[in-house]
Amino acid sequence: MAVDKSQINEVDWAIMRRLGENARVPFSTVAKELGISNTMVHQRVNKLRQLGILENATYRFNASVLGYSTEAFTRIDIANAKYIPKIVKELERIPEIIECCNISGKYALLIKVMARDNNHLRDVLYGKIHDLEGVVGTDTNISFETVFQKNVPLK
Amino acid sequence: MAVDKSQINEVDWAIMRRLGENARVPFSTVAKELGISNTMVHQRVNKLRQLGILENATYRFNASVLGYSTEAFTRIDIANAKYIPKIVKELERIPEIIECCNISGKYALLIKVMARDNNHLRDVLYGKIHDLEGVVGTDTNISFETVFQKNVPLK
DNA sequence: GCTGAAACAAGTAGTGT
DNA sequence: ACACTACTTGTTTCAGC
Repeated sequence: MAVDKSQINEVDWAIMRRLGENARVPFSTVAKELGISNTMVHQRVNKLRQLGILENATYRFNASVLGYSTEAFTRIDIANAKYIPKIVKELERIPEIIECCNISGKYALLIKVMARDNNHLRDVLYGKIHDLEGVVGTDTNISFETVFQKNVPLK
Repeated sequence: MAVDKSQINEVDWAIMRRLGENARVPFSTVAKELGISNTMVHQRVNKLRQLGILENATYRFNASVLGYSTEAFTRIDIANAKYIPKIVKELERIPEIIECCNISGKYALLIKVMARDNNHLRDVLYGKIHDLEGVVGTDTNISFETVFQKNVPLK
């Protein structure tokens, strides 16, 4: 699964760091900054994509400006593991759920919910999630603030 | 904090959806797809940036290809809220911690940890986090799989 | 609010060292 | 493995509807 990191040199890491902070920076700018030709940047990026390290570039959206001021982490207690695949499929259809992880412990699933306010959050929890077959209960913590969020450590 | 959504029309949402899935798609391609001029795409993007909705574009990296095969959520129990700001600063310096949220409940902080393996995870937990002043304990769940991850719901 | 043209900048592919 | 050149394509600005 993991790649042999000896194939990746300092230039590759530098390119990744730069693209990790701003995916729309022109490759020619990156080339100038690193003192290499822009052809090189292209080739490195292609290599890193082929290796599967570099995935898609995405824009981020500011949730609170979009009116989502209530964020929560909810752990879901599930009666039996056999329900998980179906539950996950249903959860994915709910737009307010933006992340879903299968975790160890009493609660098999951990999700991140974005809601406009507490009423909206309640609607998602008790109007959608609790209705799913196999869901025995949930335990929710409000997230007051995402203090920081970073990329996977590079190098 | 939230923006007046009446300023945002279908074209804006379409542009955001497109850029949300691929931040490197040329604006001229987006323009063609939506049947508008590429100037228009620029103007909309500028508007959305000014409104604060559209933030930076970033590349994503594949953690497991980079050798990070152990992912965990850890909740941190803190003796007194006064320690939080300092703890958060220290946590931010630890590269393995890629997300940190201030949550409600017994545990004030929830973090996401990326490690190479369980030994590495232990080093982060007991070699770094437990040493911080104000940390009374931690509760960790391994994340076996991030089943899905999406952007903030648009529209 | 929107378009089109034009100047400029960047991306891509082929060739050569 | 790398850079140079030439060609294609995208970005950005501005005048005008």
